[in-house]
Amino acid sequence: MISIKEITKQTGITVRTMRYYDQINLLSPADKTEGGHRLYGEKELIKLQEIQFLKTLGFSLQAIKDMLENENHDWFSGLQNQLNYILKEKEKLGEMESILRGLLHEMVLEEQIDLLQLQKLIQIYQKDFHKREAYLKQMFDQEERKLLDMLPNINHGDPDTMEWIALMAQLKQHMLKGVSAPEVQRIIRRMDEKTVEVYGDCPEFIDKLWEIRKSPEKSQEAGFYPVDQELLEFVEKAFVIFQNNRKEA
Amino acid sequence: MISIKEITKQTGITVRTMRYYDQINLLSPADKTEGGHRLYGEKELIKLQEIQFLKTLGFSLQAIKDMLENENHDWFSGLQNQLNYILKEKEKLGEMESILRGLLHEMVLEEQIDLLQLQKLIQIYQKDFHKREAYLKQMFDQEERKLLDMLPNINHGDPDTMEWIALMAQLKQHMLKGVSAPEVQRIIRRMDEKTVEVYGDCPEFIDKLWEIRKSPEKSQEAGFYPVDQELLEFVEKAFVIFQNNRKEA
DNA sequence: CTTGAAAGTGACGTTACGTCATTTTGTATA
DNA sequence: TATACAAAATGACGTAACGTCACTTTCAAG
Repeated sequence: MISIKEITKQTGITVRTMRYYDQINLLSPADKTEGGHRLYGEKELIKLQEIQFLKTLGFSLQAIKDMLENENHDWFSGLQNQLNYILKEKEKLGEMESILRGLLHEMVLEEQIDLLQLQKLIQIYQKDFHKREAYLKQMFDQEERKLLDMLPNINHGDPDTMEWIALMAQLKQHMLKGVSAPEVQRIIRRMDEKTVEVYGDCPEFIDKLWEIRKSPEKSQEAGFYPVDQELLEFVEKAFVIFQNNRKEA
Repeated sequence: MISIKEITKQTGITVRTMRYYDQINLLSPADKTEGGHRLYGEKELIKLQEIQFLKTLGFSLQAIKDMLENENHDWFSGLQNQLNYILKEKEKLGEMESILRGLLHEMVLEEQIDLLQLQKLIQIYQKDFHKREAYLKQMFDQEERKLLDMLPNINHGDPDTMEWIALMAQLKQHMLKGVSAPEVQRIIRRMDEKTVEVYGDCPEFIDKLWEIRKSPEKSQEAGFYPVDQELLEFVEKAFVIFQNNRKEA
């Protein structure tokens, strides 16, 4: 049994934090002295480490509490959701960064910067925002959602899906080399193999998938890994080459 | 002069927000009716737009207030500071993302995840980087270290790493079918291709890597992601078969 | 038994509003 | 003009994860 002071020494966590964790029933002391001083054991230290670790992943204390309390918590989904959340936040920051850089660049060109200048710049940037917003809102449709819901849990991180994504991303890297490059054709061959292995007896499903893939909006709705049009066309062309080569052989 | 309702209609900003801005003296109404209802003019609308815009850059309301109040505010420095701040935040999120990806990748390999598993993973991640660096330095020379950097690091979401993990995980699924099963051999062939693509003409390096991989202790010291022994042996055997088949062909 | 350090318990502050509950004002209609 | 109903106002509490007083009690050494 160690005192609260020992905890702060060993972990760097403040006394206040320990008391707070006790207060919200996230981590209670193993025991207390007669006078009410908190005493912690080895188990608590370990739990504290876990809490700290999960905090570095950006989870809220409430979420951490739920995770550690639920004996059969779905860690995979939990982490995936968190990853998605983090990615969204990163995207937001990315936009901020982009606008800030734009402003700073323009300010280098304009020599004098005051409120009036800024107002002009704001006008420009706000226009873009409104356009984007309008564009996105226009793309909503009820019927399309049903189709997407019928798809299996393709974004659930199973190895097959993962490889698909990995292969696509690799193709993107090799795009400059052209559809006939050996690396490209090897990847395409692997894709073909996987298509047969996984979806062999259900070609309609593949068609459906491909249709959604070809629509960026639908892909995004479905939570697919975003693939740009250029890449999709590249894949289609490379597949044609691949099939021709196979026929000749 | 327009009412608060008009403001919400035109800008989408809530009544509560307008009252709050009034309360903190960020944006006060131009006038009030006898009964105390807020009335805004064109100037206020513009200021409100500015506020909204600066908010999208991540500034706090207090900061925005200071900026708009100070007649000769140093916009350039202000924006630059904000950019730095944003970049730091992005970096933090990037680390979270990296760790999350690492965990998720490992979870694709392990099928069951519970608190005990997580504790093990936490142990690995909490290990300090210095130990790893030191260990790796002593094992590999300079040139090899360059290659080592290309080694699939489980934290990086790059396509090559993803495919490695996906292939490993798929192998695990197919283990029961034996080392000669066509699915297995196709995966092995793909692994071989990738090995050659990435590490090309340096087979000794691959041997050394493989040696570390086969020793759980060494792997852990090097900070590699954990792969169970059974799977590693399976891969080795399957590779032997693969190479024999190739010789015969 | 004293004494100073360490620990305890409230309580308030932080951000940018959301969400009641209650009261007052504005306005359209009978 | 009285009334009804919408809209606006005010005030208060809640949010997350503690930091920071202020004040009291307990612990351990001398």
